[in-house]
Amino acid sequence: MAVVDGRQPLQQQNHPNKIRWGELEEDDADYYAYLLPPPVVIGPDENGVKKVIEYKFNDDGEKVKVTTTSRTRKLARARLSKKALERRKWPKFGDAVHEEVGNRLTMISTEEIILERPRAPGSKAEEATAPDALATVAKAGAVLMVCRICHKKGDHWTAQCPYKDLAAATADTFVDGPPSSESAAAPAPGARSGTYVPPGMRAGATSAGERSLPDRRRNDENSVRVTNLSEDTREPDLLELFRTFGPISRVYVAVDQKTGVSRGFGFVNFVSRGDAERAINKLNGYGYDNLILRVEWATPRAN
DNA sequence: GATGAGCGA
Repeated sequence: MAVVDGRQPLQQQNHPNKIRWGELEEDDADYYAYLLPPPVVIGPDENGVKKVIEYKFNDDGEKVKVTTTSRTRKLARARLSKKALERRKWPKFGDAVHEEVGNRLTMISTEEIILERPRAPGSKAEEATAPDALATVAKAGAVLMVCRICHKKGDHWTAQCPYKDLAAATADTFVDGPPSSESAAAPAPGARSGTYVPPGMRAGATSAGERSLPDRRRNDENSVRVTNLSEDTREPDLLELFRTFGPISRVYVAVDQKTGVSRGFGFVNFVSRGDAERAINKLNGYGYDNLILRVEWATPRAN
């Protein structure tokens, strides 16, 4: 007979269960319970206090006695603080006014509350969450949802775009690689108005294709400095935020070379100055990632 | 509070 750790089983006939010794496996929870006296429950007494005495093996294989004292729920309620009892007498408000909720302390509100979850410094940005059933359907692959304002995929429709009001001025002319008044006035060489210009040939397009980040090093004109960025805001995030105003030639976020942590500021270069100006006017003071952005003209970099 | 890289003639 296998006895683990040299322990001897209790006398079988003393145990209330009629389990035969050999029927229990070592990895069975009952295996060890079988070696211990059954738990004893005392009470509850007149104060609702209940004691449970159990025997267990600790991690070192030693037998220990565990006493748990608890108070039954009903009597615990009677011990609520005076303040808590007082609060229960408050008149109902909000949705609770219209419902018979009695003494219930909480109820489910139908009010829509948008919470922006703060992130611990250095933690990873969360995956985009689907805010509604439609988005869930889209994510399941039935529809590919792409916002025409900010181009974010599978998150929301154009009408629900968080940047909708920001982009109101550009939204109507916004086709992949949005032509602004200025950039439209300066089409790619050889292009006549009304002719199709492939995305890669449009003003502001990068050679690597429109899905890539704008070129890091070309064009220091129309440079906009963005400060007070949260440290997990990266270049793609800035691009998402600023591209609604017009074609962007470069996005840069200053990063500590040693730690790789964002230094909290960056630069966005617009193809056209007018777009940059509108971005500054609209986004300066804009709440982003729980911080208030500062967006202003950048002074040219000292070389 | 704050103004960005690195290549190699």
